[in-house]
Amino acid sequence: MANQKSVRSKRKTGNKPARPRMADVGKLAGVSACTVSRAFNSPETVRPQILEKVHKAAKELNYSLNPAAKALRLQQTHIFGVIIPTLNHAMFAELVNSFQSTLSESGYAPVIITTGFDNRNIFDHIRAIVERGAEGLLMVGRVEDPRVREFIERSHLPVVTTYSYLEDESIPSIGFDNYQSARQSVDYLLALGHTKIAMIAGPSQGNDRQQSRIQAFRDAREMAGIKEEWPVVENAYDSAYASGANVMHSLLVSHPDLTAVVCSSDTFAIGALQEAKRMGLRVPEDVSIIGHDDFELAQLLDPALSTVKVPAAEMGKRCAEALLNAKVGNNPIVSRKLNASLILRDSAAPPKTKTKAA
Amino acid sequence: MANQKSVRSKRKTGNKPARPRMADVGKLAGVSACTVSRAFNSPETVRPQILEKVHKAAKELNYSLNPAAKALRLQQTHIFGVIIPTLNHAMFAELVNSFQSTLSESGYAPVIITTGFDNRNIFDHIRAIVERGAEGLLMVGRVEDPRVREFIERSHLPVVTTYSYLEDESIPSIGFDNYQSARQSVDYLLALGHTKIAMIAGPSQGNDRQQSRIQAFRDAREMAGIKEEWPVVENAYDSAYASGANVMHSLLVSHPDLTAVVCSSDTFAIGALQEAKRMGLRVPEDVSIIGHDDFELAQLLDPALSTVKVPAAEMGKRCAEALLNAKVGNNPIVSRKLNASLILRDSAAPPKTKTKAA
DNA sequence: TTAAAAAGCGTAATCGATTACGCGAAAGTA
DNA sequence: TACTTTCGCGTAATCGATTACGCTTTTTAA
Repeated sequence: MANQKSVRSKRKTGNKPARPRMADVGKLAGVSACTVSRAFNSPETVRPQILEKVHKAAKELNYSLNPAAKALRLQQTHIFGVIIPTLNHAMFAELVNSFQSTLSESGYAPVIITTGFDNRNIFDHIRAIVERGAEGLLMVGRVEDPRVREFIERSHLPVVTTYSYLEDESIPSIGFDNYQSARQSVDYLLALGHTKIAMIAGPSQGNDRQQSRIQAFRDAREMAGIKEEWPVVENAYDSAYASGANVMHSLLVSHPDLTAVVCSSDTFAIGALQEAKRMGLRVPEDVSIIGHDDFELAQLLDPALSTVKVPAAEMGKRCAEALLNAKVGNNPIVSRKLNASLILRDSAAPPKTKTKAA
Repeated sequence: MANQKSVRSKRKTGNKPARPRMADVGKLAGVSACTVSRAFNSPETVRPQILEKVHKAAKELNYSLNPAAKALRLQQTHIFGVIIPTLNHAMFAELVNSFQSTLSESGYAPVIITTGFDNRNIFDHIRAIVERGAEGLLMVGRVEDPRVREFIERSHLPVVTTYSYLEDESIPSIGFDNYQSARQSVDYLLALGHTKIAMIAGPSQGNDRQQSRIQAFRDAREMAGIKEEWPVVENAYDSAYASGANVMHSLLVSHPDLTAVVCSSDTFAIGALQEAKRMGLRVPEDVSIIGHDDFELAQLLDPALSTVKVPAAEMGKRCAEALLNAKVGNNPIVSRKLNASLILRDSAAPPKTKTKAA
């Protein structure tokens, strides 16, 4: 007891004023710390008269709960971890925004770490976020690192990956089929009569989404019986509008017979579209362009961009719900395939029959 | 001791396997919990032989630190709170992205809460985020709620507001002068000879950024000696491209003599630009448009958009640094005025001299 | 009025990691 | 060999909130 007291006095002699604890509130209100706790957590078990005293004392001391102590005792932080490539892309920003909103309705909040599309340190990121108290995890795409799989398995934390729907994975995923989403676009162009198509993709290294889309692009060509390879250009997402434009420029110069371009993101598509117009080409008469993501802007462009609508907000919401259900209801997270469908607008049309015209 | 043991056994008989603690790692390695702690935090004080045993045991048990216990003992969470209108807007997403990146270099991470531009519950948001362990706070714009001011003052937490630079505030701010940024645009249009200008703004209710810009717009008119009011249309940021287009349409219909439009965001400006073109008007010959924010897309538009470049990434970075410095170096946060300058491109030009032409 | 039941509150143990203090062993000195 | 210093490790207190348990007081029942 004497020891306790000396420690207290030490607290007060420090340069910074010690944050008040429940015991301090209690002392001021003439009750024990335990009663203060009850006053906040189960006020119906405390006499109204005392309740009032406690509240008054708490206000006077500007008391606020010590989150660490509560978390330690209750083993809960009400935090989920989010590991995501970037927030600097409308798609991911919308996803996280929706994830956060849904979480907050249940008193949870996300802690966010961005990888910059570089998954090499993902294991460290996960450790860092778990050691920060995350009760569950949201990640993007397929996770290759075996250490991560083992860590997740042994930690018994609810984890969900999003963006890609991966049915063969041990980690549940809530997303769409990236192979199909790209395949739709290419098949549509093939059906329109295009035989010479290019693809502007993101970096595929360690990125299952891009890999799937590129694979879909190549498969579509093969299944259409077209021998000649189609160009695939991978480039980074930084300044994606500009690089979309740059790539489009090079493509049109190096492959003058190109009649269509499939883009892995609307950022690329918008850049490509501007560049095509700048070069005096008409879209879709001279070249067709199909995007991916369905940015809000897509429908306002001239011509309006045909693109694949990706359920960004829905993914964020469903992932949040899944994690929440895993926590409160102890329900296992089940994978879920969401829809991503091609929106036909005005940027794709049948190719000019150049051979006949020439 | 017996009590302790029974509790342990209880842990193991529970349905969920108990997370291992340092004591468990120690038991397996044949040392005490204290030595395990040292093995991680000051390995030079532990014999290499024991160090190895501890690491092996930790790996075998898949041990990871209990963040709450550590936070309680050390009084630190390595978390900063972010309270921001939305992530669904490129400007804020970029700001947060940069904030997060900078933080992560020092082992910190942000917990994010979005307000949806509604500051009425900001006090509750702050409490929630502080009770989640935030060691500091980043907020956007001026905070009106007196409860918030008092809470911040008494909590002794480092807090910084961003986006707006507010020199008369008790809470330090790192941002730009929203009055000036808007004023630049309007003055520029006035200098070009425009006398009939409209403004498309965001909701100004409880939003000092919009209020400042609208004020600048009105002041500029008055100081130019123009009697007639200029229209100001406030509208929400949701589907901002489309609403920019809608508002532009109404404006052009209701005010056919309009020669220029100042927008409070590039989202509005881009929508407005598209709509103007769709209505058969030439930009800037028939109508000038100036945006705000300088989205990457702005320079790719046709015509390239003249707009105010806002230092989003810089704000995020500097706020992170300021909070970090306040934590580790105990340096007070000082307000800082950043630059936001008008970028002249091709969407604004002198008005057609209608009177003479007519 | 007396006994039983219920309500209100306090004591003390607990969550898990950290660290001041101290003990014993090893290394160094005379 | 005997003594001092250094090193390595364990014991126990600590951070602050929660809660099982039990004691006291009030209410209800008889």
